[in-house]
Amino acid sequence: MAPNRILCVAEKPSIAKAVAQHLSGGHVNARNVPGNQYIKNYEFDFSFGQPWGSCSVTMTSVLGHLTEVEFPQNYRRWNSCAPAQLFEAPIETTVAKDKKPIADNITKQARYAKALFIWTDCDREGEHIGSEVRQAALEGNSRLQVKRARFSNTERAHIVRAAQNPVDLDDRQVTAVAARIEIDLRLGAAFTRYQTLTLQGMGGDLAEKLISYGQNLPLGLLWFYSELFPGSCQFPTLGFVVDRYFRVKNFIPEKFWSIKVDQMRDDVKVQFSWRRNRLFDRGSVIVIFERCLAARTARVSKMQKKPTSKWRPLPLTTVELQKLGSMYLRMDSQKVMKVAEDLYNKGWISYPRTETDQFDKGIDLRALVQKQAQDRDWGPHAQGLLNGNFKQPRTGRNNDQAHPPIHPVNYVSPGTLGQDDRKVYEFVVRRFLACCSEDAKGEMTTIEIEYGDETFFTNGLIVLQRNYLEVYPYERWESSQQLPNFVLHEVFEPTEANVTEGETTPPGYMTEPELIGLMDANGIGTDATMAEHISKIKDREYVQTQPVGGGGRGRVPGNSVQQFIPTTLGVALIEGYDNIGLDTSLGKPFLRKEMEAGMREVCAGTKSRNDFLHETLDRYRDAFVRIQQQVAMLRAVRDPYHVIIFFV
DNA sequence: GCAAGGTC
Repeated sequence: MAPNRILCVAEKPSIAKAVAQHLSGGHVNARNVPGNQYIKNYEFDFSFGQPWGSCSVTMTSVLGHLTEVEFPQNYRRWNSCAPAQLFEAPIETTVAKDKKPIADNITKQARYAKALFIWTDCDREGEHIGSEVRQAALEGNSRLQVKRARFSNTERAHIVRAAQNPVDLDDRQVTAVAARIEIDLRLGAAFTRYQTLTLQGMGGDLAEKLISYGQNLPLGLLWFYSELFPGSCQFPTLGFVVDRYFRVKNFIPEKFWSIKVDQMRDDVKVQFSWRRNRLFDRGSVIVIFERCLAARTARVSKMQKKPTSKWRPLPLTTVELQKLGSMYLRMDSQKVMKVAEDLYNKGWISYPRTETDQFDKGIDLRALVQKQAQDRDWGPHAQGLLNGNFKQPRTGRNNDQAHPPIHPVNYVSPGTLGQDDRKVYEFVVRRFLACCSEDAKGEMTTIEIEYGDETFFTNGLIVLQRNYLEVYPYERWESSQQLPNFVLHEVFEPTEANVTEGETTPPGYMTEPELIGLMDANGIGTDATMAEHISKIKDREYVQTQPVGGGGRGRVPGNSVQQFIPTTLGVALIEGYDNIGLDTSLGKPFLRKEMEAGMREVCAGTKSRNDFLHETLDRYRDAFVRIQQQVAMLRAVRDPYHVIIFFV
């Protein structure tokens, strides 16, 4: 009987199970926890490093955050206080009702333990969840020693090392997240209540005007709409869509001119493009063109053949999965994530929420490839990798230190899966096999000619080895027409030369993959929540979606990309706040970005939690006050119509 | 009735 008891708590059941398997070597008892069907207690023996030595271990988990924040009872009714008071009102942190059995289990298990080992994800939110676990455990046993395991994947040796080299919980990260939670609650409640209540107080007969103004939202719904204000993540998301909408709408086409030179040779029409591409002044182009004609002959100034390649993709992250899913799989990002989580829960693919685009050295990629060799479609390619074509995947720049890139962990016959599951599983598998394949190889021929004072060029591509493209049909790389032979310094008289005329075209409306890219680049939401924000601005009818007409960029035949067009409501929301001259507009991503930067400073210890909290709240309070003043002014001049327009 | 972040 091991003398010391140690309690281990992970962030989610899947990690608890995996860690328990590794540490126990398979000799483990699983017990149900009353009150929650997902949580299990795993019991086994393990020898930790000094001073604990051989221990009897209980490994359990939470389900994400244990606690929630709320205003006290007397602030919860929407009319109980002025919304601005919510910037200062007290807040209470309690264990969420549905998490009570989980917290109780930890409290109980801690009672006879010497130490608590926290196994939450190694990110900021994970650190905060760890602090919630610590709180629950200390309630059962105040003398408990608290440690934290640092791990970035569930590979066996890595887990064992993490168990034997625990560190302390990082309280800076804990407080940074606590501040974030508080800020989100105060802002969300204050703005939502204020805007909704103001509208409700405007009286009924404005209803008709609104509809006549062309709202596409039924007014009855609007009055009772409780979620009118888009939050600090939804708002910038909507802002991107509206911004693009206006760039399309206000686009003024501009004429441009260019010169094309053609040469017929060996029955092939070779088209040379102008190095200067195009000019927006017709007169200049004509003058240059005439100089070319006057020269009569062109001379081959460069003749180059060089190997070229198309790189295999990077290991798959959540953001990429969502982008590519909405491009190739006819699913919106939220659906893709739902399906991916389902596949993960069934054990077919790895954890689908990850920012990591590099595989750990310890992971046995060949074994994972081997599992796919039995498939009818991609099996032969997998077998080819095992027979010598295997390449170590490229190393991306991101590592969240918690999860590996998304990859298949087990083989499942696609025929046994539902349609959506099959599409996502196939994509994950093909992407993984593509990562482990050689780059596609080709040969690029460039011919450059001097004609008058101008340079023209043409390119020809021959694809020699498709390599990864054989298993990854989502990308295209095709040979162009074969170029006839030209000789360096050769002089010839072009068959034809023309001035061409064109017009600049507007950008397309925002597509889902573009939107995800922008959110990611601007730090709006996290990999796990981006799809939710997008879905929310659709549900609340701030935007509508429609398939991209014609051949949109990055389009694969048979698949359709959705584009986002803001509704009148969506445009008005962004414009309303923009128009009153908020320089750091809520619709622009700056504020959320600053918040992100502030959190990083708190984690680095260069800013205190209090400074961060109050600076952020002050900034938003300032915006809040200006909005209130604007509305008051409109009301003072008896202009309820514009108050409504302002908001709606 | 409010937010965003975890996870099932």
